[in-house]
Amino acid sequence: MSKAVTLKQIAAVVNTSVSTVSMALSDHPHISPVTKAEIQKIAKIMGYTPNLIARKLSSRKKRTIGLVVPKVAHPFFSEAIEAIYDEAHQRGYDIFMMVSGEDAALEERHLRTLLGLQVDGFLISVTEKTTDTSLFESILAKNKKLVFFDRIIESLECSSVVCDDEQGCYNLISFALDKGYTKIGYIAGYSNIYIGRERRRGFERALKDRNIPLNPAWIVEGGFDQNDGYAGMMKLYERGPLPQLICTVSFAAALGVLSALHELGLSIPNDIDIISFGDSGYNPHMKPALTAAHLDAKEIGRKAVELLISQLTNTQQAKEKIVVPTKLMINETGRGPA
Amino acid sequence: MSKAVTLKQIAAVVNTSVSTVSMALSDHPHISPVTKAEIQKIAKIMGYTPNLIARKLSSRKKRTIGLVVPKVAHPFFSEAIEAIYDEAHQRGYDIFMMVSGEDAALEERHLRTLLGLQVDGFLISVTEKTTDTSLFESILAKNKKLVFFDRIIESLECSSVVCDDEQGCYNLISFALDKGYTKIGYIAGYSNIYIGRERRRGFERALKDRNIPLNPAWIVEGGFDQNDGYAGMMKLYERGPLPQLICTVSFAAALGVLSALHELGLSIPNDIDIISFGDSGYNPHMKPALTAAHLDAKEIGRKAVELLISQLTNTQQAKEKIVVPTKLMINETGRGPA
DNA sequence: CTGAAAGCGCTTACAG
DNA sequence: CTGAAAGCGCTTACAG
Repeated sequence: MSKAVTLKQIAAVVNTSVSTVSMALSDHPHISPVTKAEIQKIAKIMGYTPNLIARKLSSRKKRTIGLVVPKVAHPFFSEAIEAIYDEAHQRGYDIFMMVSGEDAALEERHLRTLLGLQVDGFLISVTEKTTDTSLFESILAKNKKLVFFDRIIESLECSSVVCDDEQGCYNLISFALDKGYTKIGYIAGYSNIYIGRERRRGFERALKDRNIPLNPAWIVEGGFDQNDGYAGMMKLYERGPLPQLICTVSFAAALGVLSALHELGLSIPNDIDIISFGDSGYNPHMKPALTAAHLDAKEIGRKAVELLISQLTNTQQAKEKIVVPTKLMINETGRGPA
Repeated sequence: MSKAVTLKQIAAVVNTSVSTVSMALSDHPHISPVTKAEIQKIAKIMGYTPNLIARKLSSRKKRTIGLVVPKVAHPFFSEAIEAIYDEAHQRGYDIFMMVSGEDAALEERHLRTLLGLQVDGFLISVTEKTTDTSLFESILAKNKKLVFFDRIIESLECSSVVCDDEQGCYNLISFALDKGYTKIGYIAGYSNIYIGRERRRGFERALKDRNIPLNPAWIVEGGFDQNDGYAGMMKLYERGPLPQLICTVSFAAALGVLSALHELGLSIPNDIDIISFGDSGYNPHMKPALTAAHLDAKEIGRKAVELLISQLTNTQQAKEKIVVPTKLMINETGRGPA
């Protein structure tokens, strides 16, 4: 294991001091161009790689953001993560990402690790089960910046970036209502988490605006995943008379519903129709392509980075909430009862 | 900004030394249970979070793996990344991930950053354009461990995890040949990168084994992405008489081909049929669901972590190549000419 | 069982 | 323009 070359070694070769080498390599104005050039040349020849760990320890600024997400292999998160990495890199920040796997205890451990890694700020999308906000509060108390995105916690005194969950779902349902549907079911996520609660509110408001009574039997709570969608659809089926159309709280849930419908031998749109909050690049190729509210994951990710960095650089900063509008994508479904 | 609690502060409160506090918190056997208990209690009360940067600098072991991938929002990589994080965490390692965005220069910078961050080893899937292997060689020369996965570089003296690209593609094409197809086109990636080269070799071998002549006009090189698939299909169309079936080098490319076919007004399987190397969870819901070679991204990710960690812990270790077999998923396409 | 000291590799005032 | 020194917050032999 050939040990890494250090400033000390370079100093020995060039016959100067560690501090001079350090300053020369960071292009500090106090060093003469000649010395600078020589040191930089030698450093290159020796294959010097700065020890970033040591640098982070001794210097104040880290330019590092901690990112905590519940999952990666997911239409929304994979895109948001990619955009976050890209945007942060453009702005000269590194990202330390941790994956909680929808496990609140693990999320907490990751947060502590990131804290220990001395990140300047955090970008967070919480797990489905996160209820204890005390760690977030204590991070805030340490004056570290937190920006939540998508899965936010409203009660906290920090900024966030979301899509227009309530309005977007309202628009989606309104589209179906305009097309003549009156019996609409809803596969909800969990209402204890922000996006679940807001989207459901949008669904309910759309019905209310048209004086269509809510049928509780047509609403199933239970998660945002494919299996949750599957289970939800099965539950709906068991409960008896089905609605004409089902709206799902997420694209993943919609996939689960599609599988369930296939298994039940129900066809779209004759037996039942379906629309979804959220979609993916695969949607246009699907059977059927779903009418859906499209979330701009990349934009949400980018805005989150932008917001966090602005809070990091500008000292004074109020709680801010950025809402990225969803876009109604009209595809093959939700186009009205036969 | 309430400064973070340090060992020094705890030592002051408990009236002992920094070294004792350090040892007590890491449960070192040299410290008496009584002292240990008290220190741990006080540390908790004071809200101590160890400075991992300082710890990494002073201790030899980091238990950190650098991960470099070309992208995140991608059916293979998003799954592989998730599995890598999970497996590494299970084994007590942290992951520092960087995203190269298919940019070889950026990939190199990320590698240097990771090196500076003192990671123990690297997990890498190179960009489409990576040709210069000198940095990898110099990393190897520093006796750092490297494990490549999926997009590997064969010439390097290090271990790798791949799927059976050649055999898998051979099997996929053989399936179509068995079904009676004789005119088969191929949307290839780039042959300068491992997976592109191997998959193409499998395609060619399958034809050769049946004495079916290769028609160069039916092979298009140009990348692994959706737009590459689209462009490839368009090129094929311009070239004149189409093959009966097209095989794509990736699922993303298949999506591009589907878009192109739609635009060209060609229907599947009447006008042309399609099969794909690689699929995704969305495939079963697609129109049509593609017959495809399924790569086990999670397994590849897990094996890569396992292999790297074994190289990190066992000193002596030879170059090893793990091949995770693909699985032929027979769906609606590739089932034979009408 | 506990503590003083050196050291990890850097940066950053401060002298000169 | 250059260098000696202190310090970042920890760990780890080494004394005692």
